[in-house]
Amino acid sequence: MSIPYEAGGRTRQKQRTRDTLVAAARELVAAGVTPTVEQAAAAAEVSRPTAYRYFPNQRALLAAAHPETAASSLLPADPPADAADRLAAVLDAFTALIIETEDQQRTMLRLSLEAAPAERAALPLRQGRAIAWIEEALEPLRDQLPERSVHQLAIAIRSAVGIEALTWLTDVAKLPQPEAVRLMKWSAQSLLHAALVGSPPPVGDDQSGGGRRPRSD
Amino acid sequence: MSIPYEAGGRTRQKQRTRDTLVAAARELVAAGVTPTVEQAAAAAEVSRPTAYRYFPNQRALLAAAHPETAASSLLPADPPADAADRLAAVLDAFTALIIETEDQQRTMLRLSLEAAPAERAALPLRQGRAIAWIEEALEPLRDQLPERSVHQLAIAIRSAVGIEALTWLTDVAKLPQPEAVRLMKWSAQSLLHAALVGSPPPVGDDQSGGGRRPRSD
DNA sequence: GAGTTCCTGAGACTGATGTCTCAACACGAG
DNA sequence: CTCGTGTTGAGACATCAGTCTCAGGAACTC
Repeated sequence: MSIPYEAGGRTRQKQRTRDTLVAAARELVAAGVTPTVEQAAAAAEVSRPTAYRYFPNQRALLAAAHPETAASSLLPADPPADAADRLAAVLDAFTALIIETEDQQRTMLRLSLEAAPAERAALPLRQGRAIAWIEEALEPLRDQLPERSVHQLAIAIRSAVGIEALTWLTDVAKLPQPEAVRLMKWSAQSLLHAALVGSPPPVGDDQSGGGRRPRSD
Repeated sequence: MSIPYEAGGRTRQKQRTRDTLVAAARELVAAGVTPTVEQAAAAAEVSRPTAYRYFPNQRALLAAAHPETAASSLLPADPPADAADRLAAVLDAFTALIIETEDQQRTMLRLSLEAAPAERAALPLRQGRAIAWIEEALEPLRDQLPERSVHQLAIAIRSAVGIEALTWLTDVAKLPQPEAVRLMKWSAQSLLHAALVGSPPPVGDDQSGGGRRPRSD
């Protein structure tokens, strides 16, 4: 009997090592570099093989090291009642957040693309907190649109204002960053507008291929 | 005098080697793998250092190896006159193209993110042909909107329907691919709709931060 | 044909990733 | 205190990226 080292026994050591490792990597990431496993291990005063004992590869370590944004809401203290105004407020905060951490966001995006499909699901990468933030902004729509449509709209909006869109707008379309941000915000508001006065976004159950053209006549 | 080996002389050999290398890499890429420089060199029956003589790194080789879509237009032979219908036709072709070559598109996206900012400009990656295709679909708008707005709208639409958006919609938002495509098309049509009945997309000269909310009242 | 120039292959080298074995050490259980 | 288990470090290894040197061969010029 006497299951040894369980919960509070020896395992505390493991947790400590892991935390040290993540903290060290996090510091390096925050400093703007993409640390080598060896660098992260050295910074944590741990050997390289040990680092690999905790993380199967560099991707996993960097993923664990990336800064969390724990904010549960991006709305101001006294949020407006109008959906468009709420969305504007959330997008101001969200785009500011993206831009502040653009390098890290790009790294996360790159890591998620490097991972094989199977691994992709396992990585805690790309958590999609933004959807909840946007849905909260769209709260007032719940009595005009079915919940599924609101959710779908939030997804559509997020896909238009994320780091992926920003990357494309600046790198490929060569827009200066402020202009790219302005365009993303315009897109987001346009989607909201279209969902209200045109056709709502297609939801999963809808097999009709709907949304080919928002009803505008 | 007598500039030796110029244009048709010895340089033909260089061109041939380079072409062989690209062709070999292209075949491997088409087969779904991301070839090692060594693999590509071997497939081209060329030594590894020679491969590096033609391409500074693996990224550059893979970039050169990626399939070109040379189509100058995605409109059908007898294009409709209505902008929304034209856009729908172009998007059908465009999304089909993206999905057919999704693996390659993801690789290209990853490569462009791996490249340092300086290198990013040099890579022939991410050529942005889609903007021209979409602008062609939007041709009928030219007598309703200024050219700059049409261009900006095409950019906004492209940023909503590309591989970046598809990746996020499927990987993070967990939409099944067909649904993701449907949502992207809805977004695109919604942007067009909003540009016509709401406010046009903000253009570079516009310093007012316009587009915060499409005029909807 | 002789000489020059260009292209290429062979091979070694550094640094990074990821894996493995083996020995040392710390800690808890008896 | 002693034994066993769990955690760690040292070091070796294979693979790949990217760089470099050096020697050989092909083709053009005269």
